[in-house]
Amino acid sequence: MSVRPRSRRKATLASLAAELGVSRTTVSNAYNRPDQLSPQLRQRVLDTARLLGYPGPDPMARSLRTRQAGAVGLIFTETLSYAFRDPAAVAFLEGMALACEQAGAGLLLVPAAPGGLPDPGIVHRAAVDGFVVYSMPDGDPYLAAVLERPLPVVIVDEPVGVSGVDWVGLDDRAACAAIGRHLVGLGHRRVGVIAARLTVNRHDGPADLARQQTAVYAVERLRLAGLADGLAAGGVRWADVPVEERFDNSPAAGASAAAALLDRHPDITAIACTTDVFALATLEVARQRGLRVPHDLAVTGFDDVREAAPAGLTTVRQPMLDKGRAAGRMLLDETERTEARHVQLPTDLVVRSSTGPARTA
Amino acid sequence: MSVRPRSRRKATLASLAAELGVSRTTVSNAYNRPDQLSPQLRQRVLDTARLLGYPGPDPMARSLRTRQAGAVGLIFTETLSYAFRDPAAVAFLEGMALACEQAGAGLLLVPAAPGGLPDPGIVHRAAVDGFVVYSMPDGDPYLAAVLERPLPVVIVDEPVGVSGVDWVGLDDRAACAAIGRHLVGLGHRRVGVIAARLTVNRHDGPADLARQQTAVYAVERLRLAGLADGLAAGGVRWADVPVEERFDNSPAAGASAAAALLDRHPDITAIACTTDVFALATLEVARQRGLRVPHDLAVTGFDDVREAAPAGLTTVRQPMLDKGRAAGRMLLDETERTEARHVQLPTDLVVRSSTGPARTA
DNA sequence: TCCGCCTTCTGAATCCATTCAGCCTATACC
DNA sequence: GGTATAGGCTGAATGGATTCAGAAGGCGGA
Repeated sequence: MSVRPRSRRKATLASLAAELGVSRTTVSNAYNRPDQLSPQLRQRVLDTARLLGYPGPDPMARSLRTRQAGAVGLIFTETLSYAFRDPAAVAFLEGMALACEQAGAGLLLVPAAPGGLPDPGIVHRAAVDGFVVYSMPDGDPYLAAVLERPLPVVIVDEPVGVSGVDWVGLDDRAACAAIGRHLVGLGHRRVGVIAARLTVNRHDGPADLARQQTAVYAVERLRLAGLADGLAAGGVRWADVPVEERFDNSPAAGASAAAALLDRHPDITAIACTTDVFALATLEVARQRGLRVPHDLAVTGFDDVREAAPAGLTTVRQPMLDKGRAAGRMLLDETERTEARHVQLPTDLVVRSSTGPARTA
Repeated sequence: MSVRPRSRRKATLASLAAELGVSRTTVSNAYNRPDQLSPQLRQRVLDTARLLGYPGPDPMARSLRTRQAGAVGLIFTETLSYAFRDPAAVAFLEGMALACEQAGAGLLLVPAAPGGLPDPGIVHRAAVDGFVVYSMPDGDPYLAAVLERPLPVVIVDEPVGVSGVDWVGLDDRAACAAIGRHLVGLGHRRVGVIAARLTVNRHDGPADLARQQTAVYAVERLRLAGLADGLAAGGVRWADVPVEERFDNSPAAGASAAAALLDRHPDITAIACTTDVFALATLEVARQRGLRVPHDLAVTGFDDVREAAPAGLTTVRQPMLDKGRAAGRMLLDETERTEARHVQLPTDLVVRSSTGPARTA
């Protein structure tokens, strides 16, 4: 069983035309505009192509000529492989895939360099008709590279406020304010927070106010600000709220953060997490410690991933699939505009059994 | 806030060279081979490029010239959006992404046409250096289109036995034979089976022997054959085993199949499913009907997805991530070969609490 | 002073297909 | 018979960059 001939192309559109004694235009039309030539001739072209092993017009040459790649690029904060581990990211991908399917466009996942240091060259080398940039920190080099290219761009979630660039995301601040109000409404006054990474460099531990100021992840910044807003409604001073930061949005990281909060602040009655992954891990830690939820500890998340409902997690639902679809459609939408678009998708506070009245200390 | 200029390119490598009074080669070298020109000149080139708004060498032109796309294509049986809903497919994708990251290659997801009828043209238009074909039925038109292109191809799982093409998959037959032996070893003699789609056209219902013969999904064919092998070891005649087929690998479909089996064959003591999704749904149906697992009903799955362990599901573990990585590496591996490669990854029967001794009727 | 080598840079062929404007021949109609 | 029309086909310009073989100039060594 020998390998298929992977030989360099033998025949080209031109050589096929020569062989047939017709013009290149005609051969091209045989593939791209069947109505432009007689069925007989077309058949003869196709037959001869098969005979000569001509695989049809070369995609790269066609792309060069037509200035169309037939694909959109997608760039992540994280390494690609991580993206597939985050349920929220997967749902987003599904939405983007849906939009691409409908448009008949390919979806090119652009990998970040795995080592440490970024290589934005990969962005310059991607043959695409536009980019969707998913949740990047302020000042990211890949994003900078994307913006250098003369292509349409849609930013999802973050960074916010990049001038002249389409954006789709949430009102993260308002959504988290609702969580804060929900908690204080239940009587919680001593609240701990588990936040995802605030900076590009790994930091696992408490994030004081100074550190919060330096956050380059806009979404996380806004979520903390929203929690502050909401808790303030109950007279809670944000400066007194312990925030535990974790670089990885993983169950293990969430568990360690929850443990740290509970150890250092045994009096807290609620933990608000900026992701469901953290919140689910926190529920597990509570269970292991024999804390009853919500009686001893209330827990909230963000995203409303699939596992949230069965776990009874109070959280903020965001339409992740719609987000992907909206981003894809926005990018693929050809209509000319003078103004950058700005789409804010709705969120809902979903109250389940993981929150309830604060225990009276 | 007006949109960024998305204008057609103003400057080209040639115009930049002309502006600078240097050759095109020199400009090209400034980007691709910094060591081939003096640092001062290189800086001057880069500065002028910025000034003229030249975004660097055009990816399509470069691809045409170098005959390299810097990306690999991935094709699914299903529409892309479905792929993200199947946990096994997501794990596979993660593995492929890992391989691509390491090689610095992009990953182009090629969408199948959403409507009904396939459009293999999308395969011919994809600018990639090779294709991974994930689990396709015999005679699939997209696969045929892939094979027409003079590019390396790796087939994952199915179809099997395509001559001269690299392949990575499992010994599905042996893996399922182990399940069959496990069940008969526990004393089960009346077993029902839930199988995934056998043909391209939707069919939801019992699949008799004749129908099983017509299956175009090789993996499903092999899994059924394996179950037959294993059950035969206990004297069970395959012709007597009811097989319930479902087109969609979804919880709802699995539940309806389980219900159908239990209704029509109330005497069965075990249900073997060819996917974990089906098996988990079957467990749920058993619960709803008040059947104790495994006492009243034993259940087995296939894949060992994340949810399998918490559910106590006896299943076959397959290294889904490794499969993706292996496929990616195989495709990206440049070394010349004369023989097509054939990689069979190991599987394990994982016995958990969903199987136990058959009840004595 | 001359030779050889290294560094820096250039010329021109090449990758492969798309597409606009237009030509020719029949057919249709009056 | 004459003219408009449609169908079928062609010529040639064009898209933008890579890369090989080699030229020109500078420098060290004998």
